[in-house]
Amino acid sequence: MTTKDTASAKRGPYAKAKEKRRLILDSAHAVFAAKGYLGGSLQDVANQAGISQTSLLHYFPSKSDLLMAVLEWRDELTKSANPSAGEESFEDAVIRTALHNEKIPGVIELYTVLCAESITNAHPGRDYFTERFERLRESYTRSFSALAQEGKLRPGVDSAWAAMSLVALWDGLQTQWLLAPDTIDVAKALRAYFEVVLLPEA
Amino acid sequence: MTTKDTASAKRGPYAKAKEKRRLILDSAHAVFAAKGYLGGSLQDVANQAGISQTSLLHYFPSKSDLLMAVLEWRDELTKSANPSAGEESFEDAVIRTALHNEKIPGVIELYTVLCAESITNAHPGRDYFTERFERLRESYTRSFSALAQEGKLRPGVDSAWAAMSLVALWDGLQTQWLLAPDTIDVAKALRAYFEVVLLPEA
DNA sequence: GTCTATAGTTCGATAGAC
DNA sequence: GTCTATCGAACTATAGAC
Repeated sequence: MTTKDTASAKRGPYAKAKEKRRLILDSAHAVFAAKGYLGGSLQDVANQAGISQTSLLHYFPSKSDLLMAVLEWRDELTKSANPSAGEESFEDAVIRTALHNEKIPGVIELYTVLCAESITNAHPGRDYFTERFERLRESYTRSFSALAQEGKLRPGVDSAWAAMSLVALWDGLQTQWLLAPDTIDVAKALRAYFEVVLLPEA
Repeated sequence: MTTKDTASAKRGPYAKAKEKRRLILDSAHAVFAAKGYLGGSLQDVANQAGISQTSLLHYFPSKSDLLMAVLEWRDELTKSANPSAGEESFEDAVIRTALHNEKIPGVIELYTVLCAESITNAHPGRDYFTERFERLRESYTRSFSALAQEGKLRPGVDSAWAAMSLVALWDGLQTQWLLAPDTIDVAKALRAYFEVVLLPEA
């Protein structure tokens, strides 16, 4: 800790600014989740945060700066309070994360809308999502390769394909879930995917 | 045919209006695919069509009316010149459609962006996509059920799950393909899905 | 660091001449 | 059916008082 864990420290100027930044990020997260980046305005975010629109621009110089900060903030949101158990399997970690994210209001809406928006011309979030998918595919490919070496992957199933498909399936299920939450069970469907792609434990 | 299939018929007032409507729909298709519904303006569409913005509103009374017409026009686009062979299998029809759509410029961009946008507040395309997913899931479930009755579905695989997952996988793959077209092969990945979910022909 | 005021665009949509 | 002109509103961003 570089700051003292006391009330006086929290009332300091730095802590105050940090809290306000977070308040703005929470507001922007909600607005972009509900209206998208293109559909949401800085005025919407400012209203949600209870500040003026110009005050908002004091903390984030432009709308695209705000977007990038929201995307990073979302990463922290989905990682916090989502601790992986030490001996947890890859499959269980994926299911747990799916269930975890479903409970955070707006997280899946934000991800789905901004991801699709990012393919439009000159969208500031494009690089973020391009790199995110690359990273995710590589990470999951390693996980499936490890499962393959343990003899748990169904013969004939390619690790890179399984990884790419898991990412695609997960995203697609979330989209359908957003439009029909009572019909789609994302976690259950992902479990079924692992049952088809992996060998039975027996 | 209610109109004569002659040059004079094509030059009639009705034909002219129809051609212009289609020109506008093509322009709107391109603009919405590149910028989304929220990001694209009526002026953009009018410029693309070479007419004034007010002239555009003469054919489509509002922006949301234009969107709905574009969505219907996209359905026609993806169906035309995509004839199903009489004895074609379900799997082959899916792969063929995937390859077909990939060749129509902007079709996948439009679908991906508008679909995700449709989950935002009060988006005019929301009902369209909700119903589209319901219809697709039902249709594919019937196809997988038929395969199951022929003994071609891998035991333990549920038809409704396979249908929902196929739709989700397909959509998710298209999103990844849009961001990394050289890395993602949608048709190949879909083929691999069928190989895992269906039993080998042998 | 917060605000009001506003610049400077652009938006969707309307009115009305031709 | 096409256009010019324009309305009223919303937008991002800046200037400057306090």
